[in-house]
Amino acid sequence: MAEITKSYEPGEVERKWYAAWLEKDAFAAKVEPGRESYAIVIPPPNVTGVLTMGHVLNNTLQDILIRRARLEGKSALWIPGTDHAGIATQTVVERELRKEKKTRHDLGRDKFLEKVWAWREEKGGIILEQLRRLGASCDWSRTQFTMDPAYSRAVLSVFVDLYAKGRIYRGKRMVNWCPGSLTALSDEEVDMRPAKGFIYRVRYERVDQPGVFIEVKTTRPETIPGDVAIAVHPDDPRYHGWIGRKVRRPLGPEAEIPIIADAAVDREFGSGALKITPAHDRVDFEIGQRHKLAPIDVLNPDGTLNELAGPVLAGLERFAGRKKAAQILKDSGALVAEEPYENNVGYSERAGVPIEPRLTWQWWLRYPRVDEAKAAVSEGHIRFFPERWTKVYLHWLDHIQDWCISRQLWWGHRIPVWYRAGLDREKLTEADLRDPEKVHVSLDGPADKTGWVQEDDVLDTWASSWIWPLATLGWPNEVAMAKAGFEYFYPTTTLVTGPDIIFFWVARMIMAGLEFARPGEPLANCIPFKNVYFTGIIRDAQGRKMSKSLGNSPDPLDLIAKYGADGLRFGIVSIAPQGQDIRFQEDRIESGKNFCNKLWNACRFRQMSGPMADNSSVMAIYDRLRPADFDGDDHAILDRLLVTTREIDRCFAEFEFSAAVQALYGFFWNDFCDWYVEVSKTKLQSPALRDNCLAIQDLVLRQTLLMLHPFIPFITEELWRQLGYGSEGKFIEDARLSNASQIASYGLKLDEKAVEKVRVFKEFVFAIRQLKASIGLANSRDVEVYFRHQEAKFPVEYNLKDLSLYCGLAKVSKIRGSSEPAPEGAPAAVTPFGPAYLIVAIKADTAAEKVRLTKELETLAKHVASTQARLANESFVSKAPPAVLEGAKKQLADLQAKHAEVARLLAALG
RNA sequence: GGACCCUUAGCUCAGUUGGUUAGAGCGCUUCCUUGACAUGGAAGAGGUCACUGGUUCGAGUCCAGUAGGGUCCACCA
Repeated sequence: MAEITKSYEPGEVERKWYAAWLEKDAFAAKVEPGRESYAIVIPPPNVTGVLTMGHVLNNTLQDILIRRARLEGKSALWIPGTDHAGIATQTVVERELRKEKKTRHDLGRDKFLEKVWAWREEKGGIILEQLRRLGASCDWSRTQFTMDPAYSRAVLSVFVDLYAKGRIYRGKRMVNWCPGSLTALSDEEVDMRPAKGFIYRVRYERVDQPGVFIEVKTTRPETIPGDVAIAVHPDDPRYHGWIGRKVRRPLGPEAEIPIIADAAVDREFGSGALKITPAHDRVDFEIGQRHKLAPIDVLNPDGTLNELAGPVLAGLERFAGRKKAAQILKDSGALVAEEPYENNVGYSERAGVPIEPRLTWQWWLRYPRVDEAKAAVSEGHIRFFPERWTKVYLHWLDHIQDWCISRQLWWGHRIPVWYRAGLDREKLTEADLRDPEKVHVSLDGPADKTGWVQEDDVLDTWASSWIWPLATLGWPNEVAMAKAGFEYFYPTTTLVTGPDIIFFWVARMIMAGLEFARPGEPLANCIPFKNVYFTGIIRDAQGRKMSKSLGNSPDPLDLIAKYGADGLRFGIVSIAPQGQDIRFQEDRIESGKNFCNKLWNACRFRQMSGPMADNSSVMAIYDRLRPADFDGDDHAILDRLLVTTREIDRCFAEFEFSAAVQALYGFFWNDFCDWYVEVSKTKLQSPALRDNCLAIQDLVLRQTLLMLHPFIPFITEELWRQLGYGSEGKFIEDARLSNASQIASYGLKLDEKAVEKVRVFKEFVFAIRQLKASIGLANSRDVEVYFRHQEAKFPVEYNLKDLSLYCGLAKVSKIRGSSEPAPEGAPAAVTPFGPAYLIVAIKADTAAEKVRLTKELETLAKHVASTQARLANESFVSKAPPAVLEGAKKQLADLQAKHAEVARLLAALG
């Protein structure tokens, strides 16, 4: 066995073990009937993406769950993969093309797609390599891409199926049009942002009464050429004589438009009159429909104004057009006023430009299984962590709208619909769509494609990723499903994702699962996952979202280089409480690294302390224990190990990862290193005690490494081997983690009294250390302590040599009996064993001593008084539970005793 | 406009069903390189738990409201 080095160097250890894991297929999941399965599908990152801090958190948590499941003896499967990310990827490649002054239309569809695939081959999947650096234990042999042939067939078969069921239809409707990427977007892809601009008060002149005007307020004067009416509320007395009259459109081609009555108009807003522009506003469109008014579309797809806007505006970009329109209105006197105004404007999430409501033909999906999707969560088949997201989820499903699933892109799954050549798609009726002579819908298209033209649009990316848990397990191909272990692994166990895609992805996966997984079976068999853990969003130290444009996101690979993958993992998890956003601070990552070094050195100490014995199994170590020889510290550390194990079990059940990390940190650093390892140092000197002490250390380290392994896999794997817990060809994941009840069942009887004694003993040690520090002698060893031991009350079994060692003293002596006088004028403290006096060479500063003791006395007096007051309160005494009452009485007695002792010490100073 | 979350030490945050004197890490102060670790050890200072009421023997914790910050949803032009 090699000697453990003085400090932990992660780089080489990480490379070595990741290669070893891969070589031995350590992450390959097997179908093992009779054994519990634990499956996670990765939220597939964009194929063009690079690792961000968000990915680090998200994937570390998934890896923790997967590795823990392996240690618990489950067959664990983590499926990795990437998403083709339609708009994002197409935009990236188009940007490259633009450097050559080309557009995708210059290349044509086929050539362009070749280029995207080439890009994907070259740059895609970098992020998966980066996940390996982080230690992710995905089953890489199952890596999938949403545009893989089999996956694509699954996506298209869903379309064909839902079309056949009548859930998919084609319709000309108002959509969110992105003039940047020239495609429709779903409502979920639109961000509402407050925008500062102007609102324009414009007057329209009555045709039959020149000089009489009706005034409207609009933020979009450039759309006035698209106005087809002015609407007022039917009950608005101001306009009773107006309804049915006509006004002149003040901009664009000459036109007289009617004044109509519609209850959708808000009488309180502005003058109570609303201009109706059905082609460019959702509400206007609906009003237009009600009144059978044909829309006038004055915009081109790219957001420039077209000839219907009139010769002056035609060709202008929409915001330039707005300015120009305002100017024209002003010149003609139609503009009454222009006021600064702030309103919410929808922005394309991807392209970052304001969207346009636009009337276009699109494909729509009536969501299946909406009620079941609600029930799956509200009835607890799927549990959300934190639970509060269920409300958000249910609310969205309550108000769900049909999903616009078509995109005017090339990169994606081309919709499997073929039209008979020569058909005018603008005029297709519902009946035409169901006529197989005119429209063909199938996976592979018409047998003879001549005379047929395929739909140009592709599917929304989310219309492929919503079947991720299904298709990654081979669905719908039965051979592939058997091979992937669909029956065994579906439903998957836990999904780890951000709450920002709860609608985009989580809700839709649930509906897809319910519709397709196991038709006819109960909900619980159809859901795609049983738990959903929502992470927080990582923010910078100022609380801002991390983003590329702000440049406030550290590169995780730099952090790995600096602190090690384990340090990064430990650090990020420690600052990620459940359900709260995370404020990133690099010093937390540093303390993750420091923890690894501490762990490393504790194991190093073990190795240096004595010969390694049989560590090959937990029972082998138990056989080395000699419980009869256990002292209080042995009992105490094993007790703490048990308590910590229980706490970690609980944390995993509740998905409280940062609490788990904190519990492990506190146990290992404070209880084990700072106390047990220190007290071990005397035992290790004694041949009679040494082997038992080493066995206890081996037991504690073994359990600790197992509990830590999911969080910090590399270093624990290395130390597992170094300390002989595992042998060549085996990994730590091949071991089984004992939970708290299993440990308890091994038959170790822990002595509660011994544990309590250690607690009291520690209190003594802390009191002496504090006393020394208070006179500036924190580490000086050449001092002595005398204490008057109240043996009747505290029978102490520790020998005086141990006491002096732990307190850092030259010597400790007991004052025998009550007759022996206390050392005069010595600094003194009250300990659980009785008053203790410090004997120092230098003369103590009596005045300072008095101040110190007086302060302590005051504090004690305050606590005594408050406890007395509580006990004097009759309602407390009569109503508080007995345990609380007893506790208070004991507390009072202790405080009073201590108070009396301190008072005596103070009096002795004169 | 609606829903949800947050406000605890200088900073970032824990605090499970109400119950002794409210915790951790970092930072800060003092002391210490003794054979695991200075990526370390010992000790310490630092908090009217945002505010106002209420329930209760007892409130950081439960209830109502107020203020500030944040997120999501929503067709007011």
